[in-house]
Amino acid sequence: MGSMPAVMEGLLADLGSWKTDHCSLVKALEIVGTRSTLLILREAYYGTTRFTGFAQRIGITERIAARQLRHLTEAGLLAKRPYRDEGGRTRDEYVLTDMGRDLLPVILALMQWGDKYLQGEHSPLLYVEHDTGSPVHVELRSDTGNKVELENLGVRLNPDWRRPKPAADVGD
Amino acid sequence: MGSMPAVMEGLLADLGSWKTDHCSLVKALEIVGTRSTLLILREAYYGTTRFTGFAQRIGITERIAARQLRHLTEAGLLAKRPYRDEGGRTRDEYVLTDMGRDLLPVILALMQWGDKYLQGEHSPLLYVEHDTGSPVHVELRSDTGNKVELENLGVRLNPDWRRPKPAADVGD
DNA sequence: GATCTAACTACACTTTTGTATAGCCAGGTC
DNA sequence: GACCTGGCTATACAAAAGTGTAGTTAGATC
Repeated sequence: MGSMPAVMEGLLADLGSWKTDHCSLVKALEIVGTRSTLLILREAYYGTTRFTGFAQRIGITERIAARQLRHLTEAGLLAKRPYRDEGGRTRDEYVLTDMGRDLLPVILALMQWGDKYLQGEHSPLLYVEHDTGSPVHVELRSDTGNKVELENLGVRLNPDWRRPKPAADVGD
Repeated sequence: MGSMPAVMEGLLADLGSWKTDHCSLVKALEIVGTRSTLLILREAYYGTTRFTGFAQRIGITERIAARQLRHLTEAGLLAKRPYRDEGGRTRDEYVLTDMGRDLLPVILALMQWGDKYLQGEHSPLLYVEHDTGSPVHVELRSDTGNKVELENLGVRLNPDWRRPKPAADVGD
């Protein structure tokens, strides 16, 4: 039932003694912390590239599609690329950058969690290694090759970490 | 630059021909689609269990803490467990269920993405296999043991999938 | 130069998430 | 039985995120 948390090493063990400033999760959520941004990424993984495609397939208004596509583009997850359909003018479509691609584990982990807990017996889609057809899953592994469970996940301070210099106090 | 999307197999290849009803990602986001819910999970992984701990460490108001802790408890990710400090009354604290634990890859994947793209040279925390001290990362692997990249990720219809019967039309 | 089209903006609004301050309440101890 | 404490609610707002309908725009073709 009540499972063990991660192993908080060293000074981190006393949760009352440190703050979560500079948390990477907080920074990540500033960019992809909403429903619509994550669904746009899903669509990009599926191969959607065009404004109307995103809005229609996700089922969001064009206003939101425009706002979030701009947001993700400015943040560097998507890039605009010109295209030209025969008989049409040149326009821009949206393609994943490496930064956007690298969120795939997040989306797939959410999907598989949903598959497991929020669908009935079977889920609508399967994710496989295309080559072999063998099922794909998201895993936590260490460099030694072991799978890592929460109880054996250590969290420690990075000795190389340097606190970014605070923006110089403007005004006396 | 413009990277290839996943391999959409069979009927899925034509994005215009199908809808994303029943999408597991959508269902997952209905539960953990906000900043505060994901931060509460982070804290639960770190070992926070008490109301005040969640609110203070995350830096959210007690109102939001109460709302989202109730939400996650009702959804089954957290469970209330009575505790008793010496000299205090019995109260309830919040502990992870298996359902909550199983979101660890999502949170860790977001953190590592943030570490890579949103921190400077070094990130504040390290995630390691506690046993060995060896770094941990989130990976996509198939049952054959291979790492899977987006270009080799196949998405296909699940042949066992049955569309849930629509809620019987109440009122003609 | 009128027309078509996909990208995108404008306006008016609702819902959800969130802040800030203050106060309630149950069941322990003193 | 007064008091303390941590979980939790009340009231009043602010700020995002999101809806729905309609209109604008740029550069192709006809």
